Amino acid sequence: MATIRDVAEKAGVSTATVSRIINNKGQATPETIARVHAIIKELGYKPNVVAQSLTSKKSNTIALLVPTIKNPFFPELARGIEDVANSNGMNIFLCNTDDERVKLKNYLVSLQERYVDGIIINSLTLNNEDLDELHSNGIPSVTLDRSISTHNFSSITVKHREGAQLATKHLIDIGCRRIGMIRGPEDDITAVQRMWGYRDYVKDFDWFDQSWIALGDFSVQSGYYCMKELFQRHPDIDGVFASNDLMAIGLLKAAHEWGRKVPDELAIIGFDGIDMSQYTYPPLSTIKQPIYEMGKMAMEDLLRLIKDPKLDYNKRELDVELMLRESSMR
Amino acid sequence: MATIRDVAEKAGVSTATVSRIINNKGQATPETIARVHAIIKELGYKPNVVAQSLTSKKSNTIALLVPTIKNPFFPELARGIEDVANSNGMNIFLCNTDDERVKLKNYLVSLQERYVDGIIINSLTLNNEDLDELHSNGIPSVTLDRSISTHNFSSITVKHREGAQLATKHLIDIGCRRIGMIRGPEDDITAVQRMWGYRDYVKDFDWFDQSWIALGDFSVQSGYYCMKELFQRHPDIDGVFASNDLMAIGLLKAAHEWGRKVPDELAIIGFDGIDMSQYTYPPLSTIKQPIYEMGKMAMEDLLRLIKDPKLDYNKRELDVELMLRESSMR
DNA sequence: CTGAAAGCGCTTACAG
DNA sequence: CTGAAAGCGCTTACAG
Repeated sequence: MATIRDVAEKAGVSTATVSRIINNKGQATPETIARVHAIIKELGYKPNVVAQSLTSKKSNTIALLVPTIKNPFFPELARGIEDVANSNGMNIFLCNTDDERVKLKNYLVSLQERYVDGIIINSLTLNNEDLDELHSNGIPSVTLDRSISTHNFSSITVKHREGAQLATKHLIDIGCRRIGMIRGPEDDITAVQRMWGYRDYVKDFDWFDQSWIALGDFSVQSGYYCMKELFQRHPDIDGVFASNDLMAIGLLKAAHEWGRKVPDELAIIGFDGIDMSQYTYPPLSTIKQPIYEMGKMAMEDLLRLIKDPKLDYNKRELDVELMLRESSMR
Repeated sequence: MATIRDVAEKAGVSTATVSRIINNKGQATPETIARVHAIIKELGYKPNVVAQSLTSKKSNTIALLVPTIKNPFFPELARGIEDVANSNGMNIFLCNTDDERVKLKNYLVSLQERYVDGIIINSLTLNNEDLDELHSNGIPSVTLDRSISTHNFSSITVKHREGAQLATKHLIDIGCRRIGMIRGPEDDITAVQRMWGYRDYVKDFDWFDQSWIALGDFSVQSGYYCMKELFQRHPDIDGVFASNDLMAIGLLKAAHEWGRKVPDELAIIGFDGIDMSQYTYPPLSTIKQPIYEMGKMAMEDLLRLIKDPKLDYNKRELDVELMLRESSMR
């Protein structure tokens, strides 16, 4: 591998000059610029990124921290981020935290050690101190779905509560009289908001109480078990709002096993709008988030922060959309 | 951040000594070792990994190149790799190539620049020259599902052809008389092998010809369209082998729309055994690959190669398993 | 406009 | 057993 010295010697200039030309900082004679570029091409020289990192404390790399890539929501999101990152010549570290505090911290440390230029994080266990630390170390961050928190950093989220309202209202509108919900983890802010959205619309019914809410963990499997639980508790249930699509898929399986016709005897609606939701049987109504776009925006915001660290933070809250399919059509 | 110099000064030794103690190379008095360790703890010193990379040409990081994380097969595989990597203190670069030659090459270059210690690759577009190049640059690699190729590098694959035979034979056994197949991309070796496995069992039937094979690309969507194609070409089709689960899911949707009862009028079997396959309606029979285990093995093999580069290469071919569920029960 | 020199934070022969 | 010194491949004040 050719080094900057090789280029410098062959071009008859100092390494400083080559460095300046590569990073076009400072000025240089058109002739030397041309000559250096020619040599660079001739030698196939590429700057050593590790050495660059060591001096510049930059790495041309950003990190994306997600709780799991097993929920297709995150791969879809990652694609949005990746596309923007790649077209800006940036690399991505994709990190799985399983929403475990220990793993998150480990990543945060090891990413800073590697001089990542910025971080996009979706994690329950992230707290304000973590963000402060990143900030004071000069590492810009964008959080996803953490906007509720009080921090002063850029974030993107969607209208979870409004989405849940939309879903619940829809079930009521099509004639459901006993509507259950499968919620997500208790410490998950998005799960909480979605639950409130549901409650907003059912709390005044006299049949309603806590027992209509089953506690899932956003996995397919938990959707399945939660639905069985609801069937047992409430044989008369005729509509369910699953707070993500994955759980709705598990729920569908339970409904089939229980012999409930969807949507006639049981109307179902999910949340997220992952690709898979259109391939279930019956196809799943859902609250569609602009997943890919969220990824793009997050990366764009991050790039802006990287370019100009003094930029003020920016909190975005995106709209969701009711996507009607057969699982709730009647 | 404390540096090695801070530690050295405070301990009254040279940085060389500290370095040796950290990496326990060479020898040192028990006393100095203890003292240095104490100071390290006191200062919360952690070696700068970038600086370490620059000198050692190592990074404690391996890379996993996959065609897409949108097929759940790869996230499941990644988890196996991740678990082994993490418990050995290694980081992972997860890279999406979309099976585009250009992206693959870019990654390969940029990963070498970052001194990754090893690479696990699943990619159609990877060729022997790429592997030779890695090898001559001293970067160990393990390929997944490329074993057919003639290279002399470690690889892991499963018995694709045998699996396809198992699937096809099963459909025949349960009484299917007109069996179609949805195959994967033409340049994909696994897709080709799975097709041969199917042909092995149907080629002698007088009804069989090429028109019973539809060409998909392993995506849900392509499964859907391919099935429609098969329905049009062969209204009498009564069994289908989809060469991956994702396509089988798309296929199921087409079957439902076409009003064919699964499994009674149309028996279906997929390939892979991804998590989702048990949540379809009806649950999907499939040829189960040991996905997570493949990931673990790949990482273990890679670790061995990293530790001892002179180790001989090792080609593994794992067994698959017929997983019977309702989509083919009759 | 350009170069000499110091520095980023480590590691590793070489000497003693 | 330990240290001085050179080196990994860059970047960046500082001087001219």
